[in-house]
Amino acid sequence: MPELPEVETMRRGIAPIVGQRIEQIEIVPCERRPVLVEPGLRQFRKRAVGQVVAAVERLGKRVVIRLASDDRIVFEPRMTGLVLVADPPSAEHLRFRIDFVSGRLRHVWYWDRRGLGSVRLMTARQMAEAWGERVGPDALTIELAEFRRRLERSRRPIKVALLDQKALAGVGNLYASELLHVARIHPATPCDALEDEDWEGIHAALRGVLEEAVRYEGSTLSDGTYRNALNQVGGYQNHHRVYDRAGEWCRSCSKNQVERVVQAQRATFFCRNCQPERL
DNA sequence: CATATGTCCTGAGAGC
DNA sequence: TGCTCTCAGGACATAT
Repeated sequence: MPELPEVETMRRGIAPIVGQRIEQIEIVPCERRPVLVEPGLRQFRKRAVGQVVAAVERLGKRVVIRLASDDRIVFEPRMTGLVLVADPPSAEHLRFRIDFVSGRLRHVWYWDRRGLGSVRLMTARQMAEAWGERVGPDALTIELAEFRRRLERSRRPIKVALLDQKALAGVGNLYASELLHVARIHPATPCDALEDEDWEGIHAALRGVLEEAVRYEGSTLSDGTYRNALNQVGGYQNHHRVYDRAGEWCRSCSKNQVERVVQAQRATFFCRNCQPERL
């Protein structure tokens, strides 16, 4: 599902629209219950058509197209949303389209099979009101001291705490398991039981795994949903150490089979040999 | 305040 | 074979 590496890949894929002018906005009629688009089409067009794209940014797991005015077009893919410049995987779940006057890329599409995502036109102020308090520092750039400060007093298991976007923005269920395996930390370890070298290791693994996954353009899981902006599958699923590998031999030690447990209603994968439980 | 749980949604895959 | 059921996990509302 789109986590930081997947959303960053989408962001990079549509980045060439910077400098291009929006010609038209379309909300694509869809048989399904429509995804959230705010404001309505009339207002959306009034504020966005004719505007030039100033930048393409990312806020946690959201893609943000910043316009020369104060407005931003914010895509929140949630589970199955894709931001594309190529034709989408199917016409069926197309939701939204931006047309450009000229330039290398003629369109940006928003496609969303399950429709839990959204497309919103927001001012900087609206974004700050919506997410200023809810979205923490970006997981790719957060420094060790800040990372630790934001998590170390929690009594929650480290795997669960890593998913808290208020503490740290961008980590989702897949990469939380992956990075704890690299750091050799048992996912159930309470944050407040972790020591200096643990925090250093987790922080290093956080950055290392996310950067590696960005280089591979994210993970396309067995359902095949995730695609980059060109509708191509990612490559990082071939490098997963534990995620979705329950029962398979650990790639790191070859001594144990990967285990699957449930934490906070989410699947967690780990190797008991590489990530021993603390007593 | 911190933490836990239920909800939205579709389609793949399991099981009968 | 075709039906029904469960599950996947983003963010957020509500409950404890």
